Amino acid sequence: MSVTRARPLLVDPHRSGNDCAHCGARAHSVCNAIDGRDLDRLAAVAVQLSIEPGRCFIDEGDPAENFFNVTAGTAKLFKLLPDGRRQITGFAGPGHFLGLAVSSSYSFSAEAVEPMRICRFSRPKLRALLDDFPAMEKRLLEVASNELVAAQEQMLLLGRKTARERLASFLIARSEMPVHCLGHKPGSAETVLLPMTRSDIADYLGLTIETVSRTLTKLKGDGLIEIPSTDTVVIRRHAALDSIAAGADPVGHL
Amino acid sequence: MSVTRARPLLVDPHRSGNDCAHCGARAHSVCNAIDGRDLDRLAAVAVQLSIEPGRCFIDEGDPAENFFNVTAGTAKLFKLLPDGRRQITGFAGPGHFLGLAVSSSYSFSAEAVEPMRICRFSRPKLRALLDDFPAMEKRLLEVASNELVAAQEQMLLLGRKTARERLASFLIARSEMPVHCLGHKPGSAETVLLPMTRSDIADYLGLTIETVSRTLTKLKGDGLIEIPSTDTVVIRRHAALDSIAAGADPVGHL
DNA sequence: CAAGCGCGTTGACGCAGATCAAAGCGCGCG
DNA sequence: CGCGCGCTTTGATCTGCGTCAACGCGCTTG
Repeated sequence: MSVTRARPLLVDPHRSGNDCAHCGARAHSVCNAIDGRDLDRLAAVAVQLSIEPGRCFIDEGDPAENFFNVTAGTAKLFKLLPDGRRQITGFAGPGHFLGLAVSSSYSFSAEAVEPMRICRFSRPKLRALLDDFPAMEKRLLEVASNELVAAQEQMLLLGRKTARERLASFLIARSEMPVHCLGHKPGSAETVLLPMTRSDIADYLGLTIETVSRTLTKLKGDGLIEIPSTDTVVIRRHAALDSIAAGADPVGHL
Repeated sequence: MSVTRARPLLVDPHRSGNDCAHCGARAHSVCNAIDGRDLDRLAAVAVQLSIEPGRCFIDEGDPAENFFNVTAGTAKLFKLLPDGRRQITGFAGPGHFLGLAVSSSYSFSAEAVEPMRICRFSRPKLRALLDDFPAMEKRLLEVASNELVAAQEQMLLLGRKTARERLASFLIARSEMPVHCLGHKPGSAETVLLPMTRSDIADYLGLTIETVSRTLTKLKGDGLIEIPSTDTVVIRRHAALDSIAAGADPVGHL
């Protein structure tokens, strides 16, 4: 839970005339709602930033002055209770859009778990952009709707699934993630990379570090997965893991 | 968990020329994005339905052919696991919009807990309407954003709060609900009505019926609330309850 | 008004997962 | 290369909440 903050974010010095036109994440983000000839409008309001791991670039409660679009790396989004208990509500990879809130202050914090590159948009400027490009607003609605569905799925996980089912769900979800969201080459369809720590996984799944570790060890012992290294899991029996994740496997309850 | 279904929904016979113009829920729903003179367009695609308590009007997995707008009463939205475990992801009162999902099938089920009135829109027709009224799309994005914030708050509750904190949060949230969402006259600012059963509350908070009951009894014993009847709670010490809900109260953990 | 039923409350007990504690283990650094 | 540090794993124990069971209460029904 180490937090680096209160230092200015690094504005990337390598930006050229129109970065949006060459942005690898564009195809997968809301930005693809704006077509080629209007990309300079987009580039004009976007500020590119580089963020090192551990850096917190959104703080819950701060005035929500900006929107962010992740172009590389992964962030964890989380909420804290006064005594330090933490709930990670999601991980945001390339293409992910942050800061949708209507409210005037951020309702969550965001911290980089890997080196990141993000685009920052000031709210007023993005608002103006949205008024000119209704297609982008449509895309935002789609994105928000999908996140809502994912959030409901996560509520089911947090409210009703066992530790074993939570880990299975997490691994399956990671394995089904589109390649561009991961920000790295896929070793194999069944190789899942975990850039976050056990503590992050625990806070995402509503468990403790120890339970995450123990449960992964158990899944390995049951021949469902292999753990070649701390941040790599290979799914051995995808169907079985899937059935546990879905809450359909009777031993999944134990 | 009694489910009434597979019978046709009742199309309300009392509809007149332009119901939308007289709809009490309009002011609080996405429909207020369409102004007076265009309301007949809206009314033309809306079908009003009456739904009795216990009736399931959205089934998870069914083709998502319609959107719904709640105009009266309350529904519970939920997801099920194969063995019957249930997570209620929210309660939808007047003004609430349902079925945003981009996917072609519903990602959750919805069942009336009180007598309801809802407006049904076919997806293609609503899509056409949205294309003509971008203001409505904007409203939908706002609504979705707010729900996303609420969903994240609920993840914090489900993943990290104690039973006592969950009940406190639930009661506080209900007490702060705008009047139009409740669908009844407010007895007092601190009187909370609970139209849903203990089982619903438990499935919403990720607890069991027994724990909900015990915890409410405990809160009463601590002088924080009164429970004049099963479906009514009076908040006695709002600040104290609030502090427990926020996870700030040291005894809130016990 | 008695019987039946759904819902809520209360009590006794059990267990999944939290907590407390102590090793491994990989990795950067002097 | 050896040391230290952060992360992970593993073990022992504890506990909040779940499970099982009994009972109460209000409402409906015959």
